Amino acid sequence: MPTLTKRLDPAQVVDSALELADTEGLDAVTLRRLAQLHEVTPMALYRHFSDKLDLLNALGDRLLADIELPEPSERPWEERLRQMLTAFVAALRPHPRVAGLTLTRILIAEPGLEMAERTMEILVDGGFDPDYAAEVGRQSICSLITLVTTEPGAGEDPEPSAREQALRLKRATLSALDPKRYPLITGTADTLVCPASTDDYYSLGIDLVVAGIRGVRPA
Amino acid sequence: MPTLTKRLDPAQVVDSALELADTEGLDAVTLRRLAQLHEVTPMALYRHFSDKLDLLNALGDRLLADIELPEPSERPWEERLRQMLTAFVAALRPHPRVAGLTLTRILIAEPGLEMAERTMEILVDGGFDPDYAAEVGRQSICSLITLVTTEPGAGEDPEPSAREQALRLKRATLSALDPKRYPLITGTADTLVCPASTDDYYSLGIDLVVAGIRGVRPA
DNA sequence: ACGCTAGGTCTACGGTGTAAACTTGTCAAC
DNA sequence: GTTGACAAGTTTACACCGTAGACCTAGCGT
Repeated sequence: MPTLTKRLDPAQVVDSALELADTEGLDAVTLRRLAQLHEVTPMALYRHFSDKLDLLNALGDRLLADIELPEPSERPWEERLRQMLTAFVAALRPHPRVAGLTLTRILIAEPGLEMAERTMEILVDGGFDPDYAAEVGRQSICSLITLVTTEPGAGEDPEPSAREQALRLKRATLSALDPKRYPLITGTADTLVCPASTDDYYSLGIDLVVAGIRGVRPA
Repeated sequence: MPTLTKRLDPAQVVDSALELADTEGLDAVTLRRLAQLHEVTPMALYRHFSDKLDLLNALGDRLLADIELPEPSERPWEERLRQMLTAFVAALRPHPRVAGLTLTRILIAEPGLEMAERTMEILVDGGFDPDYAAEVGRQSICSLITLVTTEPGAGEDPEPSAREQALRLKRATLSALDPKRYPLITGTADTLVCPASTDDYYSLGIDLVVAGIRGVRPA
């Protein structure tokens, strides 16, 4: 039986905030807008979130909760590392416009802590001493978040027609540069504006990070 | 002789915006605030910038203009690459809170284009084909921007006392975790919260990127 | 039965970006 | 010289934002 006519569930609020941000961008996530979606006064949100920042943090935590950690295995450390990083990226990929919110939450939200610990564990297995593993891990994670944040189409989605139009314009601007001065840029304008395949984009990004880690590994 | 009592120089506006952002954060950069600094009405800014976004873009361009490209040399490609990336990071380092604004401007502002072209040139010298160089270069640059953006003290500066206090709190939160569950995190809490040396932080970041590039280099 | 309180509401305030209409020095051309 | 024209600053106004503070009021624990 319904106890109260209006009953706000914070988790649902975060869910609609996520949906809103995914479709209209983070700027569209507004207390008033959110309240309206739940047929409630803006101030009602303050019963569940102390701040707008608090709500945004909850949004970041929400993303981290989607991480599906790979189960432990006996494979070589590099392979496990790649699995871990891939799992992380997979959780963020569906939400490029909010992925940045996880930056400050990894060492706070439980799923982030879990991932951080397991990642460092792998690095230590690989021969890094713990403090070095901490720094390397930190930077690698940041790089991967940026990878998602700066994904080709992260700017706008509306309908694909507008997106396509924007890309066309960018491509044109780049191609219009002086080929004498910028031969490589004009020559690769298409690739620069938008990589051929999103999957390739991500796998290259992960390759770069993994290769970097391997490269700075102590002898 | 002064031609007009009020004469706004866009470059000076951008300069004060930069100063403001450096000391008080990007949120403090407000049209009204900026106008006030130049003893002018907020709307006056619209004679020189079409948008706030336009002004922010100008700020990003301003940062890129600080890049001091290394002069061409015959050294091995890896060394030249490191020089180039180091020069880029050096330009952004003094302004961690605005460094992110360069993300969208590199392929637009002239100094950014120059750097991009030269970087790709180095990569091609190193054996990358141009399109691969484009993707690798793009992601490396993004990683380095993030490196600056997420620099340990990027959050707040006011006086170092407040900053130190915030760090202490973070450290405490991390150390308070269950050491059974998060042995590595609790063990390296100090490092995670703030790397020992800022210079080491940056040189590790650059090392990671360079090593990554070397690692994905085609045979 | 009764007070407490969690979880809503209402009103109001200061701050933000910016659209539209206006004023006013400055200079080029007649 | 006088006269437009125009670039650059002003004024006013608007819609929207986050949020402080005072106010209900339904429902539960004692």
